[in-house]
Amino acid sequence: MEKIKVFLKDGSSKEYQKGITVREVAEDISKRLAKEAVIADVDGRLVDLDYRLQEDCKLNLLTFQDEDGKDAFRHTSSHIMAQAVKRLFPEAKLAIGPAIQDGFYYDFDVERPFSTDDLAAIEEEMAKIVKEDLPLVRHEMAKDDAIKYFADKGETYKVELIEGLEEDEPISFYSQGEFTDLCAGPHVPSTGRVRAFKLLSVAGAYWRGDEKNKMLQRIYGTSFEKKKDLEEYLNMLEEAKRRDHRKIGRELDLFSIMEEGPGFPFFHPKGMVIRNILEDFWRKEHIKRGYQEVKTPIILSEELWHRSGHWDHYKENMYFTEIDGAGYAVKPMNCPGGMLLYGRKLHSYRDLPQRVAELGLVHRHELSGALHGLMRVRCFTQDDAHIYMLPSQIKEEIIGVIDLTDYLYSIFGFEYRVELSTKPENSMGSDEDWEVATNALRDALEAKGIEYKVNEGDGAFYGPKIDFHLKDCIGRTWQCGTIQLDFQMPERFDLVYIGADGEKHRPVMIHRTIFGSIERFIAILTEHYAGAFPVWLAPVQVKVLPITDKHNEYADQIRKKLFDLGFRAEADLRNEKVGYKIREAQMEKIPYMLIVGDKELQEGTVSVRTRDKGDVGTRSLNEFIEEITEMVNSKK
RNA sequence: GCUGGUGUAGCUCAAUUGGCAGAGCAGCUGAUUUGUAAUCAGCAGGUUGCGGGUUCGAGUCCCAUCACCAGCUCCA
Repeated sequence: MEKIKVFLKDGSSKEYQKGITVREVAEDISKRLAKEAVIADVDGRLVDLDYRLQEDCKLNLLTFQDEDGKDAFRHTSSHIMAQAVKRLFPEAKLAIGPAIQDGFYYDFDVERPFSTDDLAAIEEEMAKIVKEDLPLVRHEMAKDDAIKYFADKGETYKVELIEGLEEDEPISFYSQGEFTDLCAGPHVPSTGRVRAFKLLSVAGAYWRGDEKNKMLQRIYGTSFEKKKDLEEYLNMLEEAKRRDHRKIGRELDLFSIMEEGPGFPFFHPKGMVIRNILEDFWRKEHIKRGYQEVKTPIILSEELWHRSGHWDHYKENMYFTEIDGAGYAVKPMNCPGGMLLYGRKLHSYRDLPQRVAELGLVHRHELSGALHGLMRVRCFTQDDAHIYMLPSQIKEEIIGVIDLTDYLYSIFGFEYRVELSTKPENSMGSDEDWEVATNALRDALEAKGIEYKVNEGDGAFYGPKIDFHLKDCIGRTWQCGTIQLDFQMPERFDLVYIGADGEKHRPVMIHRTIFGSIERFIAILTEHYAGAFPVWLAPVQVKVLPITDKHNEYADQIRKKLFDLGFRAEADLRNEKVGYKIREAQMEKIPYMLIVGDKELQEGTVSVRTRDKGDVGTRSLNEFIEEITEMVNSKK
């Protein structure tokens, strides 16, 4: 019998008979590993445990702890769900059912949408399938046979999928009991492995993600190896709901969105405190880095938007109005106004780069179903900037923006993900310009050693972009910062600078934001801190709580002293027990409570309580002022 | 915009087969003078999102519409 050599993860190797299955190797190595393994990685290819090894190879057994193992586990879970659906609703047509971050889904075409009761019934049927412990068996078919197989079953979506596959490859299927699905695999060995699962929601989703196609019913679910992990995950989702900025925004009285203005947020006094602090901080950091600030009008003539290309590429998202019989548009972006400003006079190459910042209020008509608290609104303030520069300055300027972005995010302790988006279908400009611009962005990212994902065809209509995505409380990510390189606007607006040769030249420009929108950034901050904003951002920093009304005067003196020093301090002079006042201040997530009674009045001290640590003892007012000043300055 | 779901007091939620719209918290008034997460009592608070319809009678059933929620699509 022929032998093959199998190299394992730890570097060791062992000889086996040719044709041995992965499972048999696993059993030979360790009983426990054989039990825990779900799939394996053979020379970089993911395979089932039934896979037969035919030659020398590197073998890595994967468990639920590995990302790929988890995906296979969730993928098998989606097959189990599909099988359950087919048992209960034989007329349902199958679309696709992949593993996703934290779970899986499967799309079905059904006459009647699934109800919550249906989900419960499907879950029950899934439990039966798990109990039946059906082995998942892989087999292959020629393309024509595969099409016939699914056509006979009336699975039109599967037929469409197979028709799109490569001709030469045999097509793989997985069967479990009576259920067979088109699938590249791999899968866990049997349905009995999926012991802990839960169906979470049902929603519409377009076939192949295209809104022109039919809307299918998508069921989302998640699954784990252990019941305990599932419970933990469900608890995490509950906790996430408690952090929702829409809930906290109402509880802490930060902002509201009313029926009279869907997507148009109102900022309350406390929300404005946070907003103004962010803007002040932003302004200071920009001035340090050589930016100038401008403000351009919100309404500008329709003609301008024709010139900028927005009319052709962005009209559906714009609001229009009329003044003295002439057409005007409400700006959806700040750039055209910025272009006009640059173009109003001649610039020397000596003046470049020119960094012009604007906190610009823009309005965009977003689809009603896309609105989401402060995260997705119809009017928002972009912390925009336009940088006009020589072609030779591109890389350095982009790096400057990346550094500033990284610095600002680091203040809040955010982690972020970076994406590079390339030329979309509906775009302006030549392929050559796009290539130069895209390479410039890529070079800057690589010079900084930043990991990024490429989003083909996702750029703005005037240029490619680098996007910075921040996470919200339940792991959804939101685009905030963006750096967009643009050769088109300078062309369209005939922007020039006078070079050393005395001739006119075309500058290159960058559009960029860091917060993205102040509104969205505040939403993410709110969820990030769960409403317990750090002292420098907290709408109220200190609340003075007198024990009885005998101490009101002293309490108010302290409040005034703090207020005069620039702190946001309040005194709760109501006729209530101190426990009641503490409870309220605590729920408002005020970082410091100063409790004053007879003792403090006599000694001229304050008793300090923090929202995180509770009672931290008595000290002089000056000591407290030093402490809070330190906290504000450190921005922690 | 699409699919599904949900709209009752400022907030969180009740209201049986269609049969007098209710509670807690918050608010107001009074009492209480209080030491680290809720003192007690009283008062007030509503054309049940808006508009039609069915019915003797609609929070409840039907139609339409608006908003919100989840997802899709889109995006800062």
